[in-house]
Amino acid sequence: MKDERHLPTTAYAVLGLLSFGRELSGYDLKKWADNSLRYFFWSPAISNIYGELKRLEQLGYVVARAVAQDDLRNKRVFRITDDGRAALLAWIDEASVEPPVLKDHVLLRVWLGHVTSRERLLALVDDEEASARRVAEDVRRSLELSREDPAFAFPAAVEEWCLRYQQSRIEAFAELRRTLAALPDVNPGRSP
Amino acid sequence: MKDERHLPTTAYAVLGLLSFGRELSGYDLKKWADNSLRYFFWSPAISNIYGELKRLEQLGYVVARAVAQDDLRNKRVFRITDDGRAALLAWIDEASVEPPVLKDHVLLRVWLGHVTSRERLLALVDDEEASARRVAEDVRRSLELSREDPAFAFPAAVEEWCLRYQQSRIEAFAELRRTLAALPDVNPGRSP
DNA sequence: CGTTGCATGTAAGGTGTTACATGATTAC
DNA sequence: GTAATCATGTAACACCTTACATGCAACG
Repeated sequence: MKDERHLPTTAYAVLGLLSFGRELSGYDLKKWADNSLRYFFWSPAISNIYGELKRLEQLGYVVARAVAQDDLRNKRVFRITDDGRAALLAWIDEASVEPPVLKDHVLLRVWLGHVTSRERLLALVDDEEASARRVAEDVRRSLELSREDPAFAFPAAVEEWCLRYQQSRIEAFAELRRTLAALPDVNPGRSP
Repeated sequence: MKDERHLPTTAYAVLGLLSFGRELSGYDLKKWADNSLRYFFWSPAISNIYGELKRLEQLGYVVARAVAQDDLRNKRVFRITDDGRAALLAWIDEASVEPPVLKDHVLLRVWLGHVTSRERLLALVDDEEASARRVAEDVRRSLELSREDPAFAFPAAVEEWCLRYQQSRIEAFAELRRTLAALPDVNPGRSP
């Protein structure tokens, strides 16, 4: 129980997943992050999760319990402690909130549109729009599950936000496509 | 002119800024990134830019020219080479495109809403909405400048996307606020 | 006379990724 | 039988940030 104070956000994300009260393994946490945090924040690598769990355990923020599957397999499930809950609350209530980050690799390429062909740009934008549609579908499914359990009212509220967000992405990319199609092709046939 | 092949995205971002043909210093690049890339991608730290410029110079993708300001100050401006332009084109046309990332620290806290008070959540959401309004204003100003020069048609198209994006954020946060206000306060008065 | 802007760069350190090592179970 | 899923963890490495070092010019 050291007084560390500067944990990486990943640590709080893991602690947050455990704050719903369930006992979860590192593997469970990764799967859940992939189906929730990923849509509005970020899903850490599995090795990163194991690393943070180790640190949280040393700090006394989580406790592990060995689950005997059979002889050789060692599975451990983690539970948040009162100290962990207090640390999470302090982070939510007191830590300064970093600005949101959007990192879109397609937009970076479009921004550099003068370097390549219109054909390539349109293909990139089309792919991104299609991918946004798929993500929207995934979020919709998550949202339906969250709505079933009142314990997930806050995740559901965020998933509604995510759904809206993906829908506005779809529209924005459709509009961008029209804009690009109207622009002259600076480097025709440059792409493969 | 080694055959490196796996440059970090930051290197291509810097190369991209130089692909508009102007001779720019590291300092110039940082300022420009802050006013453009930041809104849809990311603005690297100034030290990072100098590091990438060094690498790009070794690869022969950019060339430097010393600008004698006065005796002691040493300023260098960089220009993209044909090799650099080819490398940038290859990256845009051939490299696989990573999925877009949204990292929103307010949404992470709202997702964990059961841990804190409604008061705190509403304050966070209000701040984020206000900040989105400010960013939208900044983007609007950039867009007006880009529209003046036909060489910036692609940046302008992306800035239009960014403006739309910020507007949809504003609406989505307003809607999230209404949802949260309707939810029961799980931990009243827990926040300072 | 202090802060901001201009201007460049190095060094140390944190954060996170991929690759590796290991092995059982289940589904096709 | 081979791929995917379950399951844990370490090690090496990439990437990027902050802090530091240095100094002039202009504004208030």
